[in-house]
Amino acid sequence: METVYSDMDTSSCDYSFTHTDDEDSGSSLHPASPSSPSSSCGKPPASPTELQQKKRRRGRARNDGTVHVVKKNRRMKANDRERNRMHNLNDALDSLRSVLPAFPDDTKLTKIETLRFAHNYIWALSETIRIADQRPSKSRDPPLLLPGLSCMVDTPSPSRDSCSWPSSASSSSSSPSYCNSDPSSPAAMDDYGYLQTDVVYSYTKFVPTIY
DNA sequence: TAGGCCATCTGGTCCT
DNA sequence: AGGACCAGATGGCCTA
Repeated sequence: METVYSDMDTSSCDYSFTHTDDEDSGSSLHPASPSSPSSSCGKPPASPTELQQKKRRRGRARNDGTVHVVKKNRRMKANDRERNRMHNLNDALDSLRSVLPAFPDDTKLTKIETLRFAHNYIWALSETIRIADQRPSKSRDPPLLLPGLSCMVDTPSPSRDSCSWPSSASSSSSSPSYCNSDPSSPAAMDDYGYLQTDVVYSYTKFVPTIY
């Protein structure tokens, strides 16, 4: 039975930095080791930033006791790169959130919600353009935006609870093919070019729309 | 308190 | 060889 993570269970003082020190000493399963730098153990962690100091102690700690100093430094550099990579990824996700319709309840979209919402949003925008192109140019009918888009863009105070998609019809003749067959398709359209509630909702936890 | 979400570490794999 | 990418594992935080 593998028990290399037992230090995580016995003390909050563990962490990879602790365990790297342990790697040097070869006593990896002793979280109370005096070499442990964790702040909760009375010693500040050797982390570059305050944020890292706060979040350092998350994650799994592994101890094999055979890692050399060179490997340890390499691992630390790799951890740093990985951290930066994930931060960049999160920054990109924040940028994506910033261009998506916001909600007054100020609830931050989760990562998966952001991606799904963006997927649906792009698709809805595409549909709006397509429908607009199909309309006679002299038409004076106002709603060029899909209901969902008009809500997302124009409605002053939509919320996850108050908004909903119209859910009347069923077919989606105007939808891209992937919308009908691919389970990842963002939404289906009814005969009026409205995004259908149930379909959209199945791909987003909430429904950003009008009505 | 359970479950969801998240940040982080870690080792493996692929690429340059 | 080293960096990027990925998935698994783990603990912390928050909410219903």
